[in-house]
Amino acid sequence: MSAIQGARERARAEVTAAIKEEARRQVAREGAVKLSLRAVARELGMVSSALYRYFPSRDDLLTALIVDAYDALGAAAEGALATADGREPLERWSAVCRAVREWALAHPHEYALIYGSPVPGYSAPQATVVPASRVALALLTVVLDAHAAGALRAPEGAVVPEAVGADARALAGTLGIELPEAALTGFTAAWAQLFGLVSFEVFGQFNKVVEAREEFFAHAVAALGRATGLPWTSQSD
Amino acid sequence: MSAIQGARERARAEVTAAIKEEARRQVAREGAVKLSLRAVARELGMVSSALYRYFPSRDDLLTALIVDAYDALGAAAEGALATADGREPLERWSAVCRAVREWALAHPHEYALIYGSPVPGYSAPQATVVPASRVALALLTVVLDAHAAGALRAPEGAVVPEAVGADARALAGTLGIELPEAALTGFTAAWAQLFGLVSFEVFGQFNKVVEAREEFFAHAVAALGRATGLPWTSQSD
DNA sequence: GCAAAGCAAGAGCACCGCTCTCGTTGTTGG
DNA sequence: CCAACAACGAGAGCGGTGCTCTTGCTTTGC
Repeated sequence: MSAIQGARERARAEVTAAIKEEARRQVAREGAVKLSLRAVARELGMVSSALYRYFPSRDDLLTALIVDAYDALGAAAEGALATADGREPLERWSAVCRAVREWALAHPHEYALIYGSPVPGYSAPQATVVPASRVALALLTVVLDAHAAGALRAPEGAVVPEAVGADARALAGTLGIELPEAALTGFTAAWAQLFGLVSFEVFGQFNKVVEAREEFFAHAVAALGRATGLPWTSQSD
Repeated sequence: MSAIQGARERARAEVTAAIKEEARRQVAREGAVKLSLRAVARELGMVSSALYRYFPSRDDLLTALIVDAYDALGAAAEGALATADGREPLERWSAVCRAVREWALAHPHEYALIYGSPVPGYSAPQATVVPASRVALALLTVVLDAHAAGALRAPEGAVVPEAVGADARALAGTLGIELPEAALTGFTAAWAQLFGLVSFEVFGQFNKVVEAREEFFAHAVAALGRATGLPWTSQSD
């Protein structure tokens, strides 16, 4: 990022990073509930009160971890998008979804941190909204590209209610994109539904119900992409 | 249930209920993380150690609340199903979904308790699986009735992968129901996706994205029902 | 070179989950 | 009927938590 000026600032950056790293390790091992400032300080060989020079409270440390988790998941999604560049829309869509699922399964506690119950306050801190949008934007890219190529089918089904269409227009304006109301509305629903599939698997709701998890997910996600209007060849799944 | 024998057992049942009630109040107000045995005991005018005569640990108290929450949500879903009896399949489907959403919005912390990050251990205690299935069974009833009436459309899209179909057959066997593999697979996905929609709204992921929450939900849920194969008239939404 | 700011350390506060002991009280079998 | 027993409430206490405040030391900037 920016050049580090003196030894003090460098030390501060390093200690801050070390705290976050140890905290992330604890969250990954035991979950956010078990994260303890004292344990982090102990592991780092400092006294607990010293840690408050770097994070004003436990919730602030957790918020930093939340931002990092959003960024890591977003990077995974964007990486999958880049790797699937040039392929069919539905394949790109599925690739991003698969990356989300795999990251979630590899980091269940960090996934729970961002898509489980919000643990500090009720409204997410402002700092989290940009990193949080990265997955959605990766998915949206697929839809936008398909639309630009004239390959996006109009979603079947009922007409979009006026208030919902207004939301879609406002959102399109905010993002500076061009997409039919129905398509953007359907995409928003698919975005939320994707995380329903992932959360149910990560949180154990599919126990004794779905065993072939990966195949089920691929199948469901492909259907989700088709419902969003992405074109498909007869064999794609 | 069973007749209460002596004064002691009656007292025990009453104290147990009072503890759960106060604990539920605390969870509803501050969330599961803030639930404190000592605070519950204090509020009930007893000493904290006495509470351990009724619940062996904090996690056991939480588990009891989880079971109650599943039951309350299940009852809401079943109530909606009963109220919508005799109406069109898609209306019944939407009614159950709406009941789930409304319960979740009315009891966000209790919803987070059951569909957010699992807070005690990783695998849900055995006692939770039956109450947890009530919502799914209410939704499934709609699909089964439509199928029995010959009104269920075959889901379009790719063929169901073999392993996924095997899961569907096994599940149909366990439940003692008759439903085509593709339909049951699609239903399972829709079930998870429904909770994606609800969780995103309850957990604040729709902030600054969807404002017309109720209309959006109704629209998305109707599409979900149609994707599952429920028949629809041109005007239903 | 010195004042100001940043920092680590320690003591301490109020709270937590949980355990153990000790009288008391309701239950029950002889 | 009453003695043995089991369940119970109260209290003290242990090790842990988040967080604050004070006390010196060190680095920084004028």
